[in-house]
Amino acid sequence: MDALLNLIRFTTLPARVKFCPLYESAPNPQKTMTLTLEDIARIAGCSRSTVSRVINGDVNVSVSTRQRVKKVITELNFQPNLAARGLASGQTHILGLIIPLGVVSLFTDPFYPQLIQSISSACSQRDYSIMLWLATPEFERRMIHQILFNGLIDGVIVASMSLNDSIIQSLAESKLPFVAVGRNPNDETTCYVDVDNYNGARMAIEYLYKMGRRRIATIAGPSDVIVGVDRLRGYKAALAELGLPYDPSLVVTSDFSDESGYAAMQKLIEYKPDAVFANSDVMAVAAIRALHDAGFSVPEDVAIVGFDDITLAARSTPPLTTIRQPIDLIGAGVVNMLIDLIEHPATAQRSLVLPTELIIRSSCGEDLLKNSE
Amino acid sequence: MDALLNLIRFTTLPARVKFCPLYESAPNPQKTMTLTLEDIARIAGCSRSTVSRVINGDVNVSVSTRQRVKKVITELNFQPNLAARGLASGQTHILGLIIPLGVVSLFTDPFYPQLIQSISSACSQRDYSIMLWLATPEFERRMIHQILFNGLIDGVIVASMSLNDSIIQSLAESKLPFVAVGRNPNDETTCYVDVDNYNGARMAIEYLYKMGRRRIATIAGPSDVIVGVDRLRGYKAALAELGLPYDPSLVVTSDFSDESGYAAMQKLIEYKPDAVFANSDVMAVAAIRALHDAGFSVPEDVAIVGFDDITLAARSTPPLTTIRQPIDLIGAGVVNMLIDLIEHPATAQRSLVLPTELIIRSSCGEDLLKNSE
DNA sequence: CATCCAATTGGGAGCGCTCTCATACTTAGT
DNA sequence: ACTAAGTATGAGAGCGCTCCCAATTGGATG
Repeated sequence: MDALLNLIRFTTLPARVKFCPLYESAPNPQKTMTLTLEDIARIAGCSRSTVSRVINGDVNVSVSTRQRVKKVITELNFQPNLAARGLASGQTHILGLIIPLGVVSLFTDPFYPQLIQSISSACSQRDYSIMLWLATPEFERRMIHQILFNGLIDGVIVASMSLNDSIIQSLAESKLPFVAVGRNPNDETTCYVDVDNYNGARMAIEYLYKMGRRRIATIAGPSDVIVGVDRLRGYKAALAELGLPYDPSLVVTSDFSDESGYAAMQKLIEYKPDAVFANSDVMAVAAIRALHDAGFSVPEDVAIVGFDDITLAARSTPPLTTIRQPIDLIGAGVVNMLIDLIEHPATAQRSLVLPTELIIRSSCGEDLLKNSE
Repeated sequence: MDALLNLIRFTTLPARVKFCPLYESAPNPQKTMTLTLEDIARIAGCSRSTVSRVINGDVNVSVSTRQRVKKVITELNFQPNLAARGLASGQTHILGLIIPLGVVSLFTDPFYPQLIQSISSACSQRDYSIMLWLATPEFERRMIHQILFNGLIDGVIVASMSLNDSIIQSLAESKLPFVAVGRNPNDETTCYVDVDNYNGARMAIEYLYKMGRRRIATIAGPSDVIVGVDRLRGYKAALAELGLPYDPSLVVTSDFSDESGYAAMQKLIEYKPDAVFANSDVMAVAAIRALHDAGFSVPEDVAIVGFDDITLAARSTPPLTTIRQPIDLIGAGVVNMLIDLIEHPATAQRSLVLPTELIIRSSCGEDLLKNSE
């Protein structure tokens, strides 16, 4: 029976329409379930327009009326219908979050989950909701269309790793406000929030140098991913500054996964580095495993620095020295930038680069400056 | 106070509207971008109604008209406005996914990210979109209201671990279709998709018995979380079947985190178990670490079985024997059940329990039946 | 040739909201 | 007292869609 009620309410709404003209004066059971502005207006003794003004914070409402209306709204727990609002005003207070599941297997690395969480939390604070699309290649084009043109979304956040992503292109053509997580050097017009990968990498190499290492290798990211490119630039710049030679055999590219980190380290071993800067903590931990399996010890034989500072880093053996990304700030930054872009396009900030931080633990040897748990 | 926050939420939407009246007759940039049914109808030489029929797959359209209209829609890349659709039909094709970030720190365990991914993928296949709410306690009540009463969502998926979740309660009162991930023994009416945790646990214990272990301990989940309860029941049942005594000192509860797994194992060591069944792979790996740190070896001294079969399991040292949860099937199951519930409430299935599978690796000693990489 | 019954199609009302405009009611300035 | 400029409110016209109902068509039938 209950299920039947559900049916009536959610499948065939028009049913209600039939009754309207006939039973207009009779108590309509449908209306008891879903309140409308008109209901509130009737109860508060004013018009729909006035209720709308109160809800939207219009100043031109007398104090007494405002209080009366607010009281009714609170008592009846009224929520304005978002679809109607979106239709009438063109704004839905919904942001799209697109995460292309392309190159990297996203969910083996805790970075993305944490990013999602921080974005979600920032949205809540600004009273927006988020729609999530994990864009698998096969559905990508179709999905993008739906998102861009269905008018349900005020703006989009794209957490794309790869450069020249087709999603970014479509977005750019669409006039829908959007912000990317990670800068795109080929495209100066898109708004972005990024982390200072270049200086993060430099910091890592300088620290390894300070700890006495001279043959510093790196497990780099893919070359079509901007974070990989920037971190490699930082690596090379630091070597140059420190007067160390750049040796291509000490650079192995990878795809951020545990497996590729392990394989990369195996390849590096024959070139006998005394330190390795890995592009992610997941790979750093895999590299430590590879070294152990090959009979080397960390940090005695090889020092390791990771990137990200995921929770795993503090718990590895030995605890991992790493470059921390401020994931919470990325989430907050990207959400705030997008909302500003939607609400005040003229004055909104269009890019933001967040600082990275060196977290010293034990994977590069003991250091009195150690600043972590 | 909470209600006040609600009000604040809807404060300053306006903006765009100010421009409207002035440019009404001038070419309106908004309108050029957004096609409507009427536009398509004009171009295809028919009426709005007919276009609507074509879009919604109504059979009462002649073949020639249908083709003509479809052609125009494709050429102009027309997407019907979802807000208008939602308003007129009462259906938005949007599902809510609520993940309460309560008890457990969700994103240190890859289970939830994988679940999100599988749900997202199942939604795409059924042409639904998802809105994601990570429900932090402080925003929870307010959020729930918005979700339930804003009319933007056709149904809700709740991935709640804890029993007696207030979100489930609100949902139950709301008449909005919803499905829970994980059964709730206190509430027979809610629809759910669950995994056979009871028999999964039994399988684990029986396997340990078969491998010659007799003092089998368990790192259990929290007692207010159904998976913990079910797996503990399975553990006890298996002991009874196998004629092993139940020893409460061999049961330590935990919260699924790495830290609590490590601590639990430390506590268990003094009772000298020769096997441990951990309630999650994350904890199983932590337990192995705790054993190593205490000078024991796995599987020689203590055999370990985990639960989940996350990717980490195959890569641990030694590779972890574990009980696999079919996460993809959970996602697909929960999405399909919810959509069925929305579209055909009378005939929809209301519960689904998926089988678990024993994945034999090396953490319980060598076994000829080993069936994994 | 009139009649009937589909099969198609168009028109209209309405979903619940926002926002302009017109109206009534103030308050102040001269 | 009479206008000028607010302030507070209500009425109305949509937003772009769905769905009902009525109208039109083209056979098939009597």
